[in-house]
Formats: sequence, structure tokens, C-alpha cells
Amino acid sequence: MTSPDVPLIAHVAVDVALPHLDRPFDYVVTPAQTATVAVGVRVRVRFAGKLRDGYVLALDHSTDVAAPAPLERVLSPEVVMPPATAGLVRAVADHWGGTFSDVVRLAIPPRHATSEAASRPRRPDPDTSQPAQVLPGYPGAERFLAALGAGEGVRAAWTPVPVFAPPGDWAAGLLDAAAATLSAGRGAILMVPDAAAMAVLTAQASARFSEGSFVTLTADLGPAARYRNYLAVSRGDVRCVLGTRGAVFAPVADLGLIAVWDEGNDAYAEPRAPYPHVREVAALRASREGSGLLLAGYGRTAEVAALAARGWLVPVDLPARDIRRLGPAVRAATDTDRALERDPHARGARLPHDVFTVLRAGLASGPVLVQVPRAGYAPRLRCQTCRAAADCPTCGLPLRGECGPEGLTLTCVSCGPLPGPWRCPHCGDTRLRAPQVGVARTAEELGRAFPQTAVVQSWSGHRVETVGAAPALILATPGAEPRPEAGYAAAVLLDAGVLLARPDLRAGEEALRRWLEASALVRAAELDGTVLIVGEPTERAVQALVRLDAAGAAARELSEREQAHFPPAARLVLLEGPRAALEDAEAAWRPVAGAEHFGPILLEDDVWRLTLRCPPERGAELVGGMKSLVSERSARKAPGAVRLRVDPQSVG
DNA sequence: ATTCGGACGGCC
DNA sequence: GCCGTCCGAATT
Repeated sequence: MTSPDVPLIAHVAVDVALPHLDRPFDYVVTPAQTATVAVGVRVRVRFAGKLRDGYVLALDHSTDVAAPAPLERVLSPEVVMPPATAGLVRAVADHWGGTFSDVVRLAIPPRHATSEAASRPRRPDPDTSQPAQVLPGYPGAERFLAALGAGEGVRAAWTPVPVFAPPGDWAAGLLDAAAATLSAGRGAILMVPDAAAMAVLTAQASARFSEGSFVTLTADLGPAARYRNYLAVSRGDVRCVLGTRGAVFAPVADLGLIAVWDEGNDAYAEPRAPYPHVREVAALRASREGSGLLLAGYGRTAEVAALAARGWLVPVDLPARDIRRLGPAVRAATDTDRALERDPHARGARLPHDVFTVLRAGLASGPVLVQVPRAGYAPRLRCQTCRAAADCPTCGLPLRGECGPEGLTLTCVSCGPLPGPWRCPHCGDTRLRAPQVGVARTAEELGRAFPQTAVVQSWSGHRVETVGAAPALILATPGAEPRPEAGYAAAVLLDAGVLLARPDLRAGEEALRRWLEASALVRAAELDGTVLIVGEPTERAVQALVRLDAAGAAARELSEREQAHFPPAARLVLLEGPRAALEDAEAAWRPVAGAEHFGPILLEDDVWRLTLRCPPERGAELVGGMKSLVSERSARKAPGAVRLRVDPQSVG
């Protein structure tokens, strides 16, 4: 109801996590508050008798509420949630079946009052005069840059050549796109998956743009710096943001570009409800705000292939033959010998002769990377006779083999070293076999084969960030590869089958991405850079690596998902909770055209999982129905937690 | 008649 | 979630 008698009304998104209260509530703005209240500010309101934080979504003179309560106070005059951000938060909540307040927590850093009072440093405009360095070498990218430079919302996918080529690498490509956008007077957000990629990007951004002309937004800045940088963006003091996961929501005004580097990296899958994915949020936001989009990575997901297939974005890739010409030389070797399966102390068996050839040749001119998909010594052990997993007799968790002074010692993750000898509880055998070999064991083997060579080990939790140009063996788990100062002379990718055997829909895509990441640290073939992958050469992912054909692999992956009706060719919705809740769900999904259901299956005591699937164009309807179900249950206080997950990253 | 508690409904 | 209220049972 609108009338001049109605006082100024603030429509407030109150910070309550309950799904059935996921809507705005109206409050009267008192005369004293009119000077500071504004759309997008934080307020404090009385809600169900308690004071809570909220955000002003709109201000007007209309309300359906008979006697709205007054706003308790305006917390701060800072506009931290402009309408575009509120709209995006709502859209993300709706897409993933979550609440506004869940998504707000991902999007807006907590307030840090002293940072608001601090003086505003003068921010220079970014210097965009340097010519583009990398993207112009890719077909169609000149046009992409020109369109960004004209302020158009163009969208592209990009797979750079996976080869060691600083400074003309992926980060330079992203900065090319940012510079073009900024020169048009629009803002840009550049997304990276983790701190290591952030270090690479910020180093190059600092070299290229003037000091203070961009900000970083990452969780590890700490509350004060994170909020200060967020304020610099929301106040419009800065138009260029480099950041991780949460930065995709940064309230950049007149956004002209979101670029996502390594779009297949699972760090982009938000682990907190409602589990949105940065790639999808970026696409949603680019669409809503008419901004440009660049989805890039050495690997490519089926999701990006799907966007390309329907012409929603344009690949700016080199033809595969040019990628092979410019990249390292890649070949595959079969691991013929499975002797390790029989004897945990067998030596060198999984390393075919080719591996030593490549290592020897590489070590003649620089460091060589050996990628091993497992950390530790013998990460998994089984009974020699009955092949049962070797578990801790105390707690039942898996035992790991470690190399101690008296040979192999068995250690439980939670209980520590096994006090006595191990005995199989099923057949009584005391002998073990090691179906998997880790970095430490491989280091031991290769150290024996190359006694004069330094051996470096790097894995998550024990990361080595960089290595020099001197010959050395660098053993690393996928994703923990040290950055070489001058490129690796060679890379050997061991145990391809281990990565491919993960019981996940994305195993092939993910394995290829990790191999390409390693290849991108190796010198070009014309500098004798070589990549050798040890695995089954008939595997499609192995073949795609040998051809350096991420785009082709993604297209094939997409057609398989289409056949199998999996995302992105379908919307997948998981509903987890007590049996009774899942039974209630049937009425909600049954009317959705083309919806199918699987299960429910029992996960733990009275927690069941129902899997639902429908054509993508019915996705909003299906998710909406499930959200209503969750809301109704919450309203009537039905027992048991119900969790909703939409297109989860890993489908086992 | 009076007090206490648990369940239920609404939250502006 | 939290609070307020409403009703029934126990207590004087």
C-alpha cells in the first residue's frame, strides 16, 4: 500500500538463516534515521524480539504491514550491498536453492568499524596504455579485446598453450582483458582459485598497473584488510579487483569483465551452503549485469564446452596443431609391470624404461618435475592374501605405510604408529601389498637411480613454492608443483590410472586439467621440453594430453554427459535428510516435466539421499519446488535437518 | 484460583 | 532460531 501518510519504509533483508523467513521485512525509518539510511546499508532491527543485523534492499512509502516496527539503528552509512549485488545474491540463492542470508555471508565481508573511519587514500586510475601482450596471439581474441575496449559485454573461453612462457603467460592474458575493459571506463574482476595463483597474478598486475589502482579480495587478508578493500570497491574508489572465490560478488560498479582463471579448479566450488560455483556465479552475473566474461584455463570443463556449444560464449583458442607446435613434446608410456601389487618393497617396477630416458635427458639441462598422485610413502595398503584394506585395529581408519629407520612402519592417521605387527583380521596373514606408491617412496627410488641429483618433494601441507634452474628432481603431488624459475626441462606424470580411477564423474576432466597444469611448467618442444605420461595410452584423457587438446576433450566430455543426462546437460538436485522429508518431496518433483528420481539411499542412521534430475530448462522449477519443501518443513518445525545441493561439483 | 511448563505459531 | 502466548495439568 502506498500513500503519503505512510512514513518512509525500509525493506530489510534480515540476517536469519531460516528458509521460511527468506523474504524482506518492513521497518519504519524514524526521522532521526533519514539522514543516514540508504539502499544497501547495514541496519540493526528488532526481529522476533531479538536484535539482528540486516541490509536495506529498498526505501519507499509502501508496505502491507499494518504497524511496522521502527528500525533500531543504521549501523553504518556505507553502501555495502548496492542493488546489483542484492539482485545477484537473490539470483544465486534461488539457483542453488539457498537463502539470501546464506549467500550474503559468502558475498559481503563482516564489518570492521575502524576500517570505515580510516582515511581514503587517493586511488590512481590504472595505467592501461601498455599494449596487450598475450591474448592477441589467439584467434578471435583481438576482436574480444576490441569489444571489451568498446565497453561491450562479450564472452569468451580461452585455453592458453600449456607451456612455460613467463611473462607472457595466463596472468598476462587476464591482464590484457582487464586493461581493455578498464580503458573503456568499466570495472573488472579477475578470479583465481588459490593463493599460489594469486601471487602470480598480483605480481604481474603490480608490474603493469599503477600502485593502488587495483585491490585484492581474499579470505587470508584478515578481517580489517578484507573489509577495507571491499569498501574501496563499494565506494567506487577502485574499479579493478583480483581475488579468490568470494570476490565474484565484489560490488564493482559498471562491471565490464569477470575473468575466471583455471575455471575447472574445484577450489571454485563453495563448500558452504548453498554451495554455489564461481564459474556459474560469474556467468550468471555477466548475464545480469551485461558484463564481459572470460572463462580460462589449461583444461576446460564440459560446462564451458556447453556454453560454447550454444554460442553463448566464443572460444579464442589456437588450433590444436599450433598448440602442439608451441607446447612441450608430449608422449605416453605404458606401465607394464605391476610387480608392486605383489611386493611393497619391489623397486622401480612401475617406472618403465622410458621414464629414466626422459629424466636423464631432462636433468642434463635443468630441473625435472615428477608428478605423483599420492603424498606419503605407501598411502594405501592391502592384505597380501585376501586383499582386504589394511585398517587400524583400534579405530578402523586406513593405515599408511611410512619409511622408518627399520623399513616400512605402519601408521594410523588418528592413533599414530601401530604398536605391534599387523595381522589381517580376515585371513590372519601378516604380509602386505602396496597397490599405491606415494611421493616419498618414489623419491627414494629415483634418488637411488640418480644418486648425484638433488631431490625436492612438495605436497599439500609441505609445499615448495619455487625451484631454480639447476638440475634437480622435483617430486610433487598434483596442484603442489613448485614454479620453476626457468621452466622444467621435462615432466613425468606417474600413475595416470590413479587419477582416472577416482569414482567421480569428473575424474577424466580433472586428471587432464592437472596434467596440463604440470605441462604448463615445462619448456617448449623447441627448447627440448618434454612431457611423459605413464598410463594406459588408450585412455581418452591420456590421448587428449598427448594431443594437448583440452577443447576437444571438453566437447567429448559434454557429449557423454548429454548421453548420460548429467550436468551440464541436466540439472541434478540432491536432497538429504530423514526418510519422511524425502517422501514429502515426491509431490514437489512429480509435476516437473521430465524429472526423474533415484534412491533414496541410506547414508547414515535416518539420513537418506534422494537424487533428482530434470532437463536444464526445468531446473528452476525443480529447485524452487525443493526450496518450498525445505521452507515448509522449517516453518512447521519438522524434525531432522534437510540439505539441498544443486549440480554438486563431485558426483561419485 | 494459581502457577508452571511445554507446544505452537509468528516473526515487519 | 527465538519469543510470546495459550492451554492443560499439577498444586494451594
